[in-house]
Formats: sequence, structure tokens, C-alpha cells
Amino acid sequence: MGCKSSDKPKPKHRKGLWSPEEDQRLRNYVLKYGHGCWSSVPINAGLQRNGKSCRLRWINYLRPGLKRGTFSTQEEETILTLHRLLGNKWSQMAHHLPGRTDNEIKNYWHSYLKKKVMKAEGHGSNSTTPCSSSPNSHNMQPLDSPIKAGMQIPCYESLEFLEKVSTDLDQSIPQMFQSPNRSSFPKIMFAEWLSLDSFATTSEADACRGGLQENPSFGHSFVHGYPLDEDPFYHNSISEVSASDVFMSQFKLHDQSTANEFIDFSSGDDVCSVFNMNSDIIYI
DNA sequence: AAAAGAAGCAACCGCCACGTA
DNA sequence: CTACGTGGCGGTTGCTTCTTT
Repeated sequence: MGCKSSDKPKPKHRKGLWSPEEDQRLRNYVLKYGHGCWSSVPINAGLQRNGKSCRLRWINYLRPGLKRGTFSTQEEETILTLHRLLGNKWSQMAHHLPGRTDNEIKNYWHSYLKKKVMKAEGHGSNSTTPCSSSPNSHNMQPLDSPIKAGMQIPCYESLEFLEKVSTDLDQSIPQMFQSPNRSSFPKIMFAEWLSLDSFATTSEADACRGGLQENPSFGHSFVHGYPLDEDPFYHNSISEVSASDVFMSQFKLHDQSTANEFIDFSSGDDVCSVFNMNSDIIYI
């Protein structure tokens, strides 16, 4: 791309975990101006990171519409099936799991699903397998496979399935916030200070402990990884809109593969104007 | 209560594809 | 055509947290 970031000399880039301040800077910047050329984002946002790091942080953590927490059984089955069809194409899988990132899916696979599959394989069966091919990622994509050749999955059964799971998941997204099951809540990790801060100072902490059914705003803020109170984005306009509307619209917008199906901006044109960003954030 | 091991997760690294000069 | 910059992706690492002993 003809994107001249900056002239040399190259600055020393920070590494490691992102601080709350860095997150804030990146989030504010991208929400305001969009990312455009990632290599220029850290410069303009006043971050000592490289563009790649910013991009990754945004995509995996700060991007609106992210759905964090335990994978549902439906999502799990989707991943298993997609893995059978696609192999280790995590980003493609992520397109069919709204609110999930490729990194998240990949981690989930390596830490849990892979073992589960291997165990099932060891017993010589896998009841959830619609196709009978091996789940082994290394041998499931022969050189002459359609995927390698840059084609869409030709199997109609597969396509139907993908459409189905995509639709199903889209409908099921808010369910994680309705589940009384504690295990379905996102686990608070060391890096989730933003949300924690907000819980600690508001009644939302109670919602966290007791369930989210009666506190949609909490679910909303949690999904975004930051509290409503702190974010100018919400102060400016989203707070004017029904939380659930925005919640839904963001998930609808998130999935590139199904973006065409969701042109209904029920939450109003605010969403377009407020989200002054491009490519993978808003698909219009 | 403390230590060791396992699991979960965020982020880095290296490679590749693509666009531009 | 070549070199370079950038975005994107998958593999891997290493830190943090949880669980077990």
C-alpha cells in the first residue's frame, strides 16, 4: 500500500502486555479516525508500539462487538465442523463465529478441542462428524484441495451447514448474557482491568455475580471490553440508543460474511456516523 | 499454606501475498 | 522486473492463573 508511515529512524517499539492507557489511546484513536494505515496508527495515537501490534490488539481485544468468555456447545460444534472442512483456517472460522477472533478460536482449539477430538478419534468415533474426513489439520488439506486452490467450499452440504451455523450463532449471541450458568461468563484475566474497574465501582459488580439478565448495559459494556462510563464513544451517542439495539447491530455488522443480510440499521444512523472507521469494523 | 504442574490466554514471530515506487 | 512496505495469517512462546498434591 502506498502508505508512508514515517521517516527513519525507527523508534524502539514497546512489547508485552498492553497497559490500560495504551488501550485507551488506541481505542480512542481508532474509534475517532479509523485505523487506515496501521503503521501510522501508533504514531498518530502516540503509542510506542508497531502497527502490527496495534492491529492485533484492536482486532483481538478492543474491537467493538467482541464476545468474550466460554464457547457455547453450539460454537464448539461449529468450530469442530469448520475445522474438518477448512483445517487450521482460523480467520475463516472466525467469519462464521460472530464476535470471536481467530486467535480466540485458535487458542480454544489448541487448549481444549484438539484434545477432545484426539480422544474421540482414539475411541474410533466422532458423533458430531457430518463428514467423515479426518480432523487432522495436517492431512486434511491436500495440495489439490479446493481451499488451497482459492475456491469456496464446493460441498453443498458444507455450505448449507455454514449458512445454518452462521445464522444460528447470530441468533444465539445474546444468550450468553441470559445464561444463569456461571461458567458461561467470561473469566476475568489479569489484563481485563478495564472491566474490573468498572465492576468494582458500580452496581454492575452485582450483576456480574448474580447474572446479567436484568442488566443489559453490563452485558453491553462487557462485550466491548470496557465500561460505558469511561468511553467517550458511548457518551457521545450510543447511550442515546437502546442498548440492545446497538448490541445486536454491532454483532450483525461484525460478520463480514453475512453483512449483506443485515442492512437493517434499526439502531439508527448513529451507528454509521459514530463508527467512523473502515474495513473490518463496519461493513456497509 | 506452599510448591509444582497444568491450563488459559495475550502477544510475538516469521512467512506470504499484494500493491506501489 | 525488482525492492520495499504493509496487511493478514498461522504457529509458537511465555506469562498469568488455576488446580492438584
